[in-house]
Amino acid sequence: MPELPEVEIVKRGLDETIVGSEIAGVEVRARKLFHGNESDLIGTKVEAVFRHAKMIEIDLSNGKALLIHLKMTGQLVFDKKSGDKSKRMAGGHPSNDWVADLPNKFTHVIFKFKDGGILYFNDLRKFGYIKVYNQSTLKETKELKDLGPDPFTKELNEEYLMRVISRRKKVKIKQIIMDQTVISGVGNIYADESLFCAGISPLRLAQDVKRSELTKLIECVRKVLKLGLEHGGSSENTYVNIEGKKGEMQNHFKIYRKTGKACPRGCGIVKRVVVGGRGTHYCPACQR
DNA sequence: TGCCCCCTGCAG
DNA sequence: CTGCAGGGGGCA
Repeated sequence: MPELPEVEIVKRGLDETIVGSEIAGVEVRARKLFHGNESDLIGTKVEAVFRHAKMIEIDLSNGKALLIHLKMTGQLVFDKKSGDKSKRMAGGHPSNDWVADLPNKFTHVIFKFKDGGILYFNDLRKFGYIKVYNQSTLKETKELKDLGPDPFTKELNEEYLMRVISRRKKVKIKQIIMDQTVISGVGNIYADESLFCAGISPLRLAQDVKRSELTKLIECVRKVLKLGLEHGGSSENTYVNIEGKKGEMQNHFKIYRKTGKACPRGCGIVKRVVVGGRGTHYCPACQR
């Protein structure tokens, strides 16, 4: 699920909960999702947490690092103290039953900390993963080595995008901004929202998008991601933060999953098409 | 550059 | 029941 804003929120949640804590035990329930040896983690302290695109890096005191990808339905939920569910659920959403009682059938890895905290890695569809790497070689792993710039850095600019596009003749603009080797962290929802914001059709060939439009698009990507962060991420489906609570961004979507509804600009009806195998929503009237 | 697939659940 | 879902790897 998680795109940049959601993963960033989880990353910040980990900063506040597990940094400085010592791992006392690791329970792997689903081998498929855990690549490495649990024994490498026991007795180490969590030193720092980083986000790379939609992935989370957790650095441990022995030089190892965990690389976590939540893919579509992964969750990292922290319980301060086993047995005290009241705090986590206070203000939680009753509709989100499946994090109400952890661990549950979707809990695949459990980290127990010496201070009593417990971190649950849940994933309904089991697409996510946790991999154990060495910090020293993490940047060279296949997961991280080809990532494009973070959208909030100055490396993302019109010149950069024009250079990328000049090498990718037949690609649609939506595919460009969703490509993790071009921009880190933009996924399907924020791509649709960004293109709506910029008034650009997702179906446009990237090479036909003018420089001024790329400028606008970059602004929109940043604006939309920032809005997602401000609203605590989007929980259209299973996303929750470290406390198991949903975000509110889904209540602020302008175009994503608004098929058949009136365009917020009042000019047309939102249409759904498929681009790069992903459901794509746009207004044919104001996105050209 | 485009499918199919990993997996499970839910809406229509 | 069919189709679809915040991702992305592997294959032709």
